[in-house]
Amino acid sequence: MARPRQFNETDVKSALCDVFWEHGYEGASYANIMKATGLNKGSLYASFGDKRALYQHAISDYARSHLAPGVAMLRDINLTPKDRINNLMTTLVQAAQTPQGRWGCLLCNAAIDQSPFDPEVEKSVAEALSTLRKAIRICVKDTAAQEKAELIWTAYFGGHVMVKAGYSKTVMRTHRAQVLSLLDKS
Amino acid sequence: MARPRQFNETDVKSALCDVFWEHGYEGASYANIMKATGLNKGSLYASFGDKRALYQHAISDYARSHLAPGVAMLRDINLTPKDRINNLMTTLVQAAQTPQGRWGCLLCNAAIDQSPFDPEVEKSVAEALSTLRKAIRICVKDTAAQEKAELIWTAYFGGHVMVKAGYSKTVMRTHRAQVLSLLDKS
DNA sequence: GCACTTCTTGACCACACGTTCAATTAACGT
DNA sequence: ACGTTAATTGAACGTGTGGTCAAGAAGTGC
Repeated sequence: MARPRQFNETDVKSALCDVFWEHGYEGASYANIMKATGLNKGSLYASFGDKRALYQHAISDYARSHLAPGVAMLRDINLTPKDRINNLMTTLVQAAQTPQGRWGCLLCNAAIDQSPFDPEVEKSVAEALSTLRKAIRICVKDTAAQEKAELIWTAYFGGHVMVKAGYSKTVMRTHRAQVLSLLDKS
Repeated sequence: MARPRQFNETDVKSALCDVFWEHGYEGASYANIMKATGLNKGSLYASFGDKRALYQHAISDYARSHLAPGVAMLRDINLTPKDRINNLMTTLVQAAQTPQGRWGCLLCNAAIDQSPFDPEVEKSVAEALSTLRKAIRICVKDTAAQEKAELIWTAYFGGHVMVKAGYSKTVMRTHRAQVLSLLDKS
């Protein structure tokens, strides 16, 4: 063996995720990336590959650190489906008008700015979006909203667009309330 | 007077709109812009200003050429509210998996990639989004969905995210059906 | 201590970016 | 026909980009 790596791969991936999440693919320069990760270009290329590869790592890290918990939230059998959806939508309310909240959702951002141009990103994003879609479907099964799972799904990502556009917590609360009302018998 | 302009301002703005719509703000280079407009840099600067100004023109042209017709669609008193919403959602179905459809919605794209960084874009986008929001609200007033206008609104933009992510017409048809079901008495 | 292997560094590259500007062209009023 | 004024051109500029690479540093096994 020879010299071991001096960085923690998990930490670096997490930092990568943050940079691309905040700035987008093209908006994130190597200056940003080097500062966030603490590594310089050579190490990044040697360890992970080119910028597109870094972006893929960022997406998969986001799936692990943010999507997976969201899905777990939707599967929490200790809560009613309505409470689970409420938790999901509440993340949007909390994100509204906060600096980090305005980073939006990395998957949503990637869908907009990279999916049409990069088949690999398209695939990763579509898989991640479908994971959430499925989780919502399962969650609302056997509820009044079972026929509207698709709607909840798109409303969630639509909500991220609104948050990025700068809408207030108030608007997002109304939005949440309307999503939740789908789960009421009427 | 002196030498008059040799281009049609409306055509140029329309071309600008298309370039930024397809490529995004950062993705649109002057090479793209010059080719699309037929003007070269000097003329663009002299007539419209810098790149950010070009982008603003693109947004306002999009509002005129795409948002306004959509709003008009929602106000067509010859149709039932449900038919009007159907028309709106059908644009998403038609856009799915077509090249131009995958440009998405310029406002949605701008919200994601520029709103957090450019207050002027943020303002223009928020105004445009609010225009559509209001139009939906008025359209569904006096219907079973009047309490869910916000949901229809976010579902529409969420749908654009799905289209950009590459989802099929089939998915978008289901999405449309679920939005429309909000307008049924139940 | 030495040889070997890997990781790390930072200077370097070619290129594309947004922007500027002096020179040229073309229409108008007289 | 000419002078004035504005539009147009395209070369040039400085900067920042993603990407490369040879040299040095730092571990491991003998």
